[in-house]
Amino acid sequence: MDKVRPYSHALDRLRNAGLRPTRQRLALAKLLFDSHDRHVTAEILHGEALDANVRVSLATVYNTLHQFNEANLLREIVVDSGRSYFDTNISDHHHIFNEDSRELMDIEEDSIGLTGLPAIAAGQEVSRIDVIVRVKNNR
Amino acid sequence: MDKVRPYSHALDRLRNAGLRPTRQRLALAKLLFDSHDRHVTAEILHGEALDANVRVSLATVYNTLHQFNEANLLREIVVDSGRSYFDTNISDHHHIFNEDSRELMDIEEDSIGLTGLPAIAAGQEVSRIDVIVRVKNNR
DNA sequence: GTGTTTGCAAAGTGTTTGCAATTTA
DNA sequence: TAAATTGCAAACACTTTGCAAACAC
Repeated sequence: MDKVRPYSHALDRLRNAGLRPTRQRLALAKLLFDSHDRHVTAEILHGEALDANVRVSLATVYNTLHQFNEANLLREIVVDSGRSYFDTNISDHHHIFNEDSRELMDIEEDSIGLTGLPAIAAGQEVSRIDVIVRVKNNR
Repeated sequence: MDKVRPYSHALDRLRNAGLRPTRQRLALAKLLFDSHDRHVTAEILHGEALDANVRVSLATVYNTLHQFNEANLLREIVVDSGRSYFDTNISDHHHIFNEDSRELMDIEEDSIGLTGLPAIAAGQEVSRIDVIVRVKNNR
């Protein structure tokens, strides 16, 4: 089995993305990528960083999330007007969103099939198709 | 037999929804429901009201949109983090969203088919499934 | 050293709220 | 008249920005 090297993993990701591996970016990358299929908001990630004794400002968390999104290390998901979610799973897949807990979860890749998609107007192209199964707690 | 009115008037809609037909609500209902498949933000609707010489505050537009949403006269659509869209088409259907123009359009009802939907956890129920085809302009 | 990144606080955007004044029934 | 609704401005939540100080190379 391959050895897991979390620290250099984060370092490699940043290097490959052309992002300077600063203390803050390394720490956030570690928090994000050391486990799989994470769905965070800026505030959640900032809280986790503080809990891990990483001194980082909320502004830097926002900047970093957007840089990671640009660099295709993350995917921004719009499910909730007023806050942005970032998904560490960048493969093609869809989501379940619990409107009560505001928890966002992946749906296993390739499990959903779509038919009857509309023709796209000339001069446009599909950038992404999102399926969001919105659930709520009953009773 | 004059019981079915093919074109629901704004007044009837408000009465059926149990909403007092105030000057503002009537005017907004007219703007919204006199044509079909409209997708508005609060700001757009407010602008249209002002253009039509209807004196109404932005706060009232927000309140009214939410009341209409509660009353099932409208459907709120989340496609853009940071602003809410309201769709006058309340039947089951999906959307195309142009990320450049931020224009939201209906996909004809029943044209999209979905297979392989996930099982829902106990204690939860599906409140809605949204398919959003995100497009951008190519150059 | 030089250019990049950070943190802070301030500003910005979209939305909601408290409350007195107004309107509706 | 009583209750509902409105408009205003202030509050709010989330996000972005300007810029001086700190940092990476």
